[in-house]
Amino acid sequence: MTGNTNTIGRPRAFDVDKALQKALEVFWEKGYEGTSLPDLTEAMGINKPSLYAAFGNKEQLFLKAIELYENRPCGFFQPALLQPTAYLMAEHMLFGAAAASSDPNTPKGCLMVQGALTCSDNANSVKQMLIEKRRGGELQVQQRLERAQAEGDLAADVDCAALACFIGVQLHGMSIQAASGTSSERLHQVAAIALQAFKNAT
Amino acid sequence: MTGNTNTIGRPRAFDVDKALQKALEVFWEKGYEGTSLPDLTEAMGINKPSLYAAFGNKEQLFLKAIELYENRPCGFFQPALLQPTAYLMAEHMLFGAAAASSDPNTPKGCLMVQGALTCSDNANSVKQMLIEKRRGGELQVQQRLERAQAEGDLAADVDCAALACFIGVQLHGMSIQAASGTSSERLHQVAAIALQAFKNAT
DNA sequence: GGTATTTTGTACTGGTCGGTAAATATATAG
DNA sequence: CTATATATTTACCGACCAGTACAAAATACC
Repeated sequence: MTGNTNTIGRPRAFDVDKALQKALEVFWEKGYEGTSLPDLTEAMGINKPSLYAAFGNKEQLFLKAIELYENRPCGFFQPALLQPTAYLMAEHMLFGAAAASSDPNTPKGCLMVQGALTCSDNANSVKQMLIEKRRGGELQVQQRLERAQAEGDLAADVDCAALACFIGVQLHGMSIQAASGTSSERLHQVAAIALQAFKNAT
Repeated sequence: MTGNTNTIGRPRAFDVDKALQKALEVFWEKGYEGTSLPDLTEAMGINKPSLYAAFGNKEQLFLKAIELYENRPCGFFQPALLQPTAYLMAEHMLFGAAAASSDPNTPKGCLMVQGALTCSDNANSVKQMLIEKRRGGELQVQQRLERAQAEGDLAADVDCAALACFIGVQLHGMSIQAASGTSSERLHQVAAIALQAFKNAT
């Protein structure tokens, strides 16, 4: 779908994956509604009909950008869930988020948060999608904690939902701070405080 | 400026303060750019020329809404700073934010965060203003902690800037969670975990 | 009453939004 | 070569954006 597999007809003059990468950066920086089509076409180096032919429309392009975001900049998330203990999971989550939110090579903050935190009525479906993505991530953390509980890695009286929400607060809160210009070092300090809190809460 | 002090001419048919309150709610819900002038005029019960005559323009109206927000929904902030100890300050901050972000009588989340977290180039001044407001709040927390240090209320080796940033992360993170639908009860649980972390970090 | 002053309602402006029609350009297939 | 298929370019579409001109309406002052 994204690759240029056609052998017939005029070939594409741009790299679809590179263009998507550029679109991701713009959406990340300006949000879904703050990004205009000229913003996108300029960054991607293509014109509007090419964009529509390759990606559908603005919303579908955003969905593809989110997908890419989950695999690359937010790529610390799934591996963190696979860590052998709840503590190591929390550690990888917190420090991974601190690093990703303040990565000097990408826009600051988290696309899942700032992509469409608020919006006009037109973009409510996008906003809702991001809400569900965030809640889905938190649920995965909760389920990982519950698994740790079943494995005896975590005390039985720990409230896994509350603890997962606490971790979510750290991830989202750090992304806001990063978007406000907080340094990577400071975020790592905060992650360390939060990790200590996690340890004490278990 | 906001009151109808004129004695001459046709009197205003609406209450400026009530209209501002309505504008605040819309901005809070949809963000600065997500809010259109029809959104505003409909909620405020007035038409555009009345809005412009009373408030200047959209950006100035937003500034007035922010001012109102700081005094009312975000009114827990300054009193928290006045608490006699750093711990009590943190307690009031965390639980005040948990309550305000999930208040059933207002939009969810924090206007300072979701008013313009990302935006188009046109609204960069608004986004920047909110960034500075957030950083200003964090600085006030930091200075309050430094005062506590000077008073012997807080150990000398505590990193006040890091701790203030940690509190900022909680406030902003909880507001994201609230905007995602997290319940007031859950946020209070998280605030309790964070308060414990604050205690252990001091 | 009449006049000055302010607000109101309506209609409009130029500009930008997301999205597309139509023509041209570049490739393969025969 | 011709025919077909796809991509690119340019120009355009209706809708909406923030903001305003203008005239009618409602008050106070005289």
